Order: sequence, then C-alpha cells, then structure tokens
Amino acid sequence: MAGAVHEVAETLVRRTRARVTRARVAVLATLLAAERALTHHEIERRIKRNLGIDRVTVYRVLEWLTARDLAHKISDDDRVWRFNAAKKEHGRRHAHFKCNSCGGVTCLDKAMTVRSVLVPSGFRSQEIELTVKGLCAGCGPAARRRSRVRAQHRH
Amino acid sequence: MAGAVHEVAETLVRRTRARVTRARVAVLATLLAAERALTHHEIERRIKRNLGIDRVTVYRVLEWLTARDLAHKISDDDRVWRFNAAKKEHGRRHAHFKCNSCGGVTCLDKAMTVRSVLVPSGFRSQEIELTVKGLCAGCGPAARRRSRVRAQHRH
DNA sequence: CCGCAAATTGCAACCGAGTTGCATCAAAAA
DNA sequence: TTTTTGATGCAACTCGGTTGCAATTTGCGG
Ligand SMILES: [Mn+2]
Ligand SMILES: [Mn+2]
Ligand SMILES: [Zn+2]
Ligand SMILES: [Zn+2]
Repeated sequence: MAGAVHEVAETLVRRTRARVTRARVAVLATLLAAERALTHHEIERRIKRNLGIDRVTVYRVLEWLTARDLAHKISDDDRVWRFNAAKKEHGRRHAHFKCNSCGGVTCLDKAMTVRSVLVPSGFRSQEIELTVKGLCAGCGPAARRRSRVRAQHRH
Repeated sequence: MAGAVHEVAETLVRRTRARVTRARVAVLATLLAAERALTHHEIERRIKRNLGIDRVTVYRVLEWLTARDLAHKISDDDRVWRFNAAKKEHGRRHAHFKCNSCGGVTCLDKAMTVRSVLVPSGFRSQEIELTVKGLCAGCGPAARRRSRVRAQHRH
C-alpha cells in the first residue's frame, strides 16, 4: 500500500529525467495515496510524520510537480490551493466538486458537457472552468442517517 | 454621470433602512459606475481621490453590501476578491468571464446552460459555478490589430 | 437645534498562505 | 572520489484580508 505508491511516485519522478529527491517522491506519493485534493497543510502534515521536510520545499515541490503535469492545482474561494496527482482517468479538462460542508474537493472524471456559454461580442472564449458545489458522500443526508443510527446503537 | 450613480447608490443604501454613510454610498456608486468587477484596490484607488476612507472601512462596506445583496463578490484564482454591483440584468446564478491577458472579470448576464454534470454516487449537487476564460474585447486579436494600426499612424 | 445610544469608522496590530534571497547540502555526472 | 549543478533549509518578507478597541457619526426624541 503506502510502499507501493512510494515506488510509483519514484518511477514517475525518475521518468522526468530530473533529480529524484526525497521531497519530490514523498509529496507525489502523498498525492497519489490521497482520495481527494490536498491542501499544502494536509500534505505537510502527512509528510512531516516521517521526514522533516521544510514547508518551503513542499511549496516548491508542488510547483515543480504541477509544471511537469505530475500534479495539478485547483483554486478555491477559500484562497487555498489544493493539489491532486494527475491520474489518467481524469482527462485534461475536468470539473471539480466542492463539498459545502467539509470543504473537501474532488475531481470529477467524466468530461463535462457545457453547451454554449455565450460571451459578449468581441470576447474570445478559450477554456471553461466548472465547479459543482454540494454535499459529498461523507456529508450527505445518507451519511448523516448512518451516523444517527450509530449514535442510537451506542445508546 | 458620476453624480447620478451617486444618487442611485444613496437611494439603494437608504432603502435597506440601515445607516446611510459616506463610505457605503461612495463604494456602491463606484461599483455601479464600473463596467467590470473591481478589486478592493481598484475601489480604494477610485474613492481615495475624493474622500479619504480607510481601507478597513472599504473591506467592511464591501462585506455589508454583499450581505445586503447590493453587490456580489467573485472569487478568483489570483486570491483576490472582485466585487460587482448587483444589477437586475444578471440573474441570481450567472457565469463569469476572466480575461487571460488583463485579468479583468466580467459578469455574463445570460443564464448559463450546463447540461448534466454527473457527480459520483452519494454526492448531492447544490449549485454550479462556471468561469469562462479567454480574451476580453480590449485584449482580443481585433483590439491588437487596432493598436498596431494606431502605432503605424504615429509613424 | 441639542443630547443620547447605537452603529460605524480609523488606526494599529495581527493573521495565514505563499514567496524570495542566500548559504548549505546532496544527486548524479565525470 | 571529486566536481558540478540543482535542490533544500532557514529567515525574512509580501500581500490580501481580519480583529480589537477607542474615537466618531448617524438617526432619533425631545
Ligand atoms: Mn482535478
Ligand atoms: Mn457576477
Ligand atoms: Zn463533505
Ligand atoms: Zn482583457
């Protein structure tokens, strides 16, 4: 599990022909192991447990991974960047989901179908960014029902 | 012109039954007069020419206007909020256009037509946020052609 | 017009995410 | 192993935005 992602990460970094450093491998492995997009803080916390990598280095590694398309960064209105390992299943242009309750951000694999967003005359549209907001599986009504039942069982 | 927006702004603020202050009227008037969404800095610059209102006050007024739906704020991946007077022509949910060249943000009045963005099972979609990126009228190829001609004329 | 209470403002200090300069360190080429 | 070159650690910094609190305004009654 953890070891496997680590090796995958190392291979991916090595493939870029650039230097294979602990920091790069560790950050990429963390992203690969994550189910959702991670903030800088989440990444740092998960890494610092083992190695003592400086936060500036984490920032620089994230920037590097993004430039090499090994990761992509997602902007968010809470003014915090979130990062995701670039997996093949989500194509170049994909939408994102942001949970209104826990704040978690998830990539939506399926290509988004946006029909004709008309821009004013003279404007030229180049790309479309789309974010769906709502409740994730962990925060939705089903999950709340589950946790209510759990509470009843406890007594 | 400038005087007219000012009076409109004053009326709008008075309608809320809250206190009508110089700062509130000035900020709202600035937003009403603007053709595009303005950053805090742009607003402050345009106001400071006349009155000497503190930047913190501008922040608080913007927050207040937003809460009263007299303005709405737009998040942007440059980590800067932009504000727009809430005009009736752009409905409650509308898309935004961000120019990749000058960074300007414009509200897109027309309702956006997004068909079926499918979210993972267990997820519940509540709202959709859409940003079109590209070149605005002032930065597009037509505008560049115009400015090239202007340069030729100059010699 | 005057006095009062409550809301608003100005100021200074603060916050947190991200960046920069520079000396030191380590990957990999030689 | 030595050398070269790029990566890292650390401290200081930037910048948009926020907070606490005392001083000022606003709107209201009288
Ligand atoms: Mn994504
Ligand atoms: Mn808008
Ligand atoms: Zn959630
Ligand atoms: Zn432009």
